[in-house]
Amino acid sequence: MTMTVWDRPEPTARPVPLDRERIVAAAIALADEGGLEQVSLRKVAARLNAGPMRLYGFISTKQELFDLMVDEVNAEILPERQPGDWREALRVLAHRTRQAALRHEWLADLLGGRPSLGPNGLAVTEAKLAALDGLADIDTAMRAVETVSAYANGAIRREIANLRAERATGLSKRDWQRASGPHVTRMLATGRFPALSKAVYDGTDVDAETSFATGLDWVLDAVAAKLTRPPA
Amino acid sequence: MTMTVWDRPEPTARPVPLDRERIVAAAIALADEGGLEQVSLRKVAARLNAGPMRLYGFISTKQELFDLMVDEVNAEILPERQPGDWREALRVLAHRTRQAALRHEWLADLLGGRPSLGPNGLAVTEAKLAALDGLADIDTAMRAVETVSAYANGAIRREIANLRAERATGLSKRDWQRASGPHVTRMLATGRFPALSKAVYDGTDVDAETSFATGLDWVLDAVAAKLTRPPA
DNA sequence: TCTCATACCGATACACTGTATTCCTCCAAT
DNA sequence: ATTGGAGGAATACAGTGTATCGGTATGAGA
Repeated sequence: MTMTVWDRPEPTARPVPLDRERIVAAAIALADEGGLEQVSLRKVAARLNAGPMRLYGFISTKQELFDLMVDEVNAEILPERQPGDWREALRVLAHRTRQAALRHEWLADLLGGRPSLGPNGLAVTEAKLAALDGLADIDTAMRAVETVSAYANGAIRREIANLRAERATGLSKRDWQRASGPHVTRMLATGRFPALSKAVYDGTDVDAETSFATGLDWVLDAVAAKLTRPPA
Repeated sequence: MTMTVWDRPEPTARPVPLDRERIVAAAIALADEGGLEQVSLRKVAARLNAGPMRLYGFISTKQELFDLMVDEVNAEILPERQPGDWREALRVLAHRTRQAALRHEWLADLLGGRPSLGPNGLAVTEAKLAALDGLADIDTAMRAVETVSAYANGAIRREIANLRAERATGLSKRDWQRASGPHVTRMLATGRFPALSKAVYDGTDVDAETSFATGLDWVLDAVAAKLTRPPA
């Protein structure tokens, strides 16, 4: 004869199982919604029905949570299959980094802030280096990878910074610089910045993606020029 | 008949006069000593013998204080005299930015984080654009300036990030990657990162400055190649 | 099956943050 | 002399990252 419900004690409410994956996912969701500054250990924990201190079993500092978040995004950056051409490979990786930053704007705040030594971060670096394998000596390959990455990170950060500024003022970059940004307009009117004025008023504005792509191509051209030397 | 000291009331202790310059100087001093996260409005105000709320007469948000700090450092970056050669001009500006970041490591955290629209920030951009004046159409000049700046910012951020990591572990970059960084060593030992392993073990490590300079030269080469077109 | 040790989770606590609001004091003009 | 008004200081608030502590449920050993 089975015991009735009343006889059986209610199973003690076990705390929700936790792991880094869940924690990072919650943190990323929070950051996607409201930016990096919306990520607090309390809020992350709350999303997981846990107390804040619980997280310290999985990370020992908030920075480490950020590191995990970046590594997670690095997984999105790695393409499924690597193109054969070194140039195409590096281009694709740069573009995928940019796209990831557009999906997760907070990535721009973290990009290049600390070395990415997580598994996916290493895998991305590996992919970049592998693309140049056999085409140059190792030192040249490293310089090439670092140069392209430096460009990409810098360009992405600037793009996101501008995007946020535009969003904050509600103006397109051009209108903002040309007409409505009172401060900039006033400064340009002083005549102390002739080249800058010319650029702002006479320059044609291209969309961010082409701008990124063009600069990237220039850098890749530079790399190509150094690869002509015999490999090691 | 003059009144005695006892008759005259002691002049009321007027609060210390304040201005943005003093505020920014105090904030920069704090940041130089302990990093950006040591800059709090309370501490800045305390250095000036003022209450925290006093600062809000000069800035309306902490971000604005950061903006002012960056603009102040931009003044250090501007060289007294501009070299005639465009390439030398851009090179010098990039190197001066790097040196400023080495003097004020916190600059790396802010570099590229927001558009620099302060007077000195605009002056730096003006100097970069002016260097290319007459050598290319405006659009090419802008692209060139943005590309070089993106590289410089990205490279500087990475350099500072590595520097901090080395300092935190007390190991030189090489030792850290090669032998002592247990995690990296273990990962490399898995064989999943052949190109990276080769780079770490067989690559010769160059000092940060030459690394920066080399990449910069590559990018400048790329720019030079685009300047051959007739100017506008 | 009972007991004990132990791992771990939640609560509490602390020092500190950026910023809004309130209050008071001092100065200038009526 | 009185009154406005400006502006600095104090207070207040809602939040932060993280250390510490106390209880409890779980698994091991008897």
